[in-house]
Amino acid sequence: MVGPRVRFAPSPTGYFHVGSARSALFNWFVARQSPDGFFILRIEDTDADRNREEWVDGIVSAMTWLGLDLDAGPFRQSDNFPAHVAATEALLAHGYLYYCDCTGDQVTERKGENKTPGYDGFCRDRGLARSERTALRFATPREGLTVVPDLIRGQVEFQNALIDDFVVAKSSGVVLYALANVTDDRNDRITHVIRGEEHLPNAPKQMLLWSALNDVSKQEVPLPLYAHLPLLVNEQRKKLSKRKDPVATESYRDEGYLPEAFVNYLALLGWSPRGDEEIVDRQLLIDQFRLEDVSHSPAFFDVKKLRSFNGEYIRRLSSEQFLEAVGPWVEPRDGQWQPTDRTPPWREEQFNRDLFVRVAPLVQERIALLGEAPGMVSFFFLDTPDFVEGDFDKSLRNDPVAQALLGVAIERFGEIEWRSDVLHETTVALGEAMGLNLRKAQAPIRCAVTGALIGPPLFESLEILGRDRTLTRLREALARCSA
RNA sequence: GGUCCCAUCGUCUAGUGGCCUAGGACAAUACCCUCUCAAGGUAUAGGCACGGGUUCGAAUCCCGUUGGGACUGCCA
Repeated sequence: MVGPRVRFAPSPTGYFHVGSARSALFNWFVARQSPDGFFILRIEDTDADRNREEWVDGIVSAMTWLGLDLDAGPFRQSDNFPAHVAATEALLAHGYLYYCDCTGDQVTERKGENKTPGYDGFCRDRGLARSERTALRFATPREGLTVVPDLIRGQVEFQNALIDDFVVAKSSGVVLYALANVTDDRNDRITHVIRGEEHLPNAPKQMLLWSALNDVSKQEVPLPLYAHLPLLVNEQRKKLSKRKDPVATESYRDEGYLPEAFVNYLALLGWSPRGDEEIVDRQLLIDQFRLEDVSHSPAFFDVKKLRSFNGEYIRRLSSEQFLEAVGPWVEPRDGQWQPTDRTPPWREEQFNRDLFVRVAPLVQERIALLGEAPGMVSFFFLDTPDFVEGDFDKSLRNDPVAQALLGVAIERFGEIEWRSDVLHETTVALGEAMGLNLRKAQAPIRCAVTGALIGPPLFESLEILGRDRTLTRLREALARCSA
């Protein structure tokens, strides 16, 4: 018994589409749930227009980030060109293919008059010879039914008569997707073709091609099983668009999503684990995943839920793991992966690792994205905090009582023991003396020291910041009020 | 237009003829906790597109309607 052999076959683009990521993931699940499962990455780069070296690297690194390890590859479809040509020649010799010199305009022109969809088979019996302007078309059977065995949708029927004679090789000789893909899948002995639903209309064509290839090669390679995954859509219920929707997996990584959270969320798009718990580990995903259980309807990629998952995953990290994970955002290092366009707001020499280690736990439970960490701790490292003007006006500039409180705080903070609990008590007392509850009393201090009214717990922060820097900031804030 | 796919809370889904006065998660709302913000806790609101069948019984099966989507390239 041979285990499932699956492949992820993206066409190279400048980024790794989240829909591709999900397809890759579901393929990987199928491969990993059998001891002898086999997962291949094949870059479908036959279209010369979109074929760049770095794009392949992008796909590989995104998959590595997601932890989708390969058993073979990455392979390039273009490397198999000789096999594709051999396939067309064999098919041509056995009458499965014919040359056509119709231009796109001519095909369109004849469309109205014909009941056949797409190309009308005009050249099928013209006996054209090869030339630099003839494409090769597949002579689709005029009758019969092709039934796609789809693990998700069941038996999907297509009338052969309604499938047009599609182009298999361009006049330039380049073999197109439909055939190249089938040729490679046969060579790789692929058992399950798992891909997006947009490929469902291709399936009958490819099955026809597969059978034809079996015939001409006298080699009976078993047809694969298909699984067409529901599309990922936007709030308009349209297929995720690269122009309007945030679809680049890399940008999610840059924002600080954890790969485990991303994988967990992706798995839930069109599928769900047993029971009421949605946050589950990778092994459980692998163990429980079944193509047969994948839903049939399109799924909206909900960044809000993804974000919530990510926050949960961040909170579940140990302190050490968290420190390791936020590293790239707070302390980027050469030779290590760094998020693009996300350098910390402080200069490298201003960063203090020991200090960060102390505040990290306070940050860990407050952020949903690793990329939010720098903004939350920048006041520790900047000489002057980055003031949110609205907060400053509200809590200090327009509030004489608050300014008075700051004045008293400067005195008292100079003489007490520098510990968060003492700072806490002192602030309570300070506030009481002026008729303010702690909620009110801490606000001006917080804003003076951190620059904003929201942030990590104040008294722990002050303890970590230190007495000198705290007092300096309180004085500067007071001065700033009259500036 | 043609072919094909799809249809449970706003969103992702559980549900495969009786366990459903439809469960969970995210989002929302309220309250509790609280030095801000989060986190956490509790609670509330919110759905089987519609119409016919089949059946003792339908969210679940069948048909139709409506609605949405994909494909329709010498792209993949």
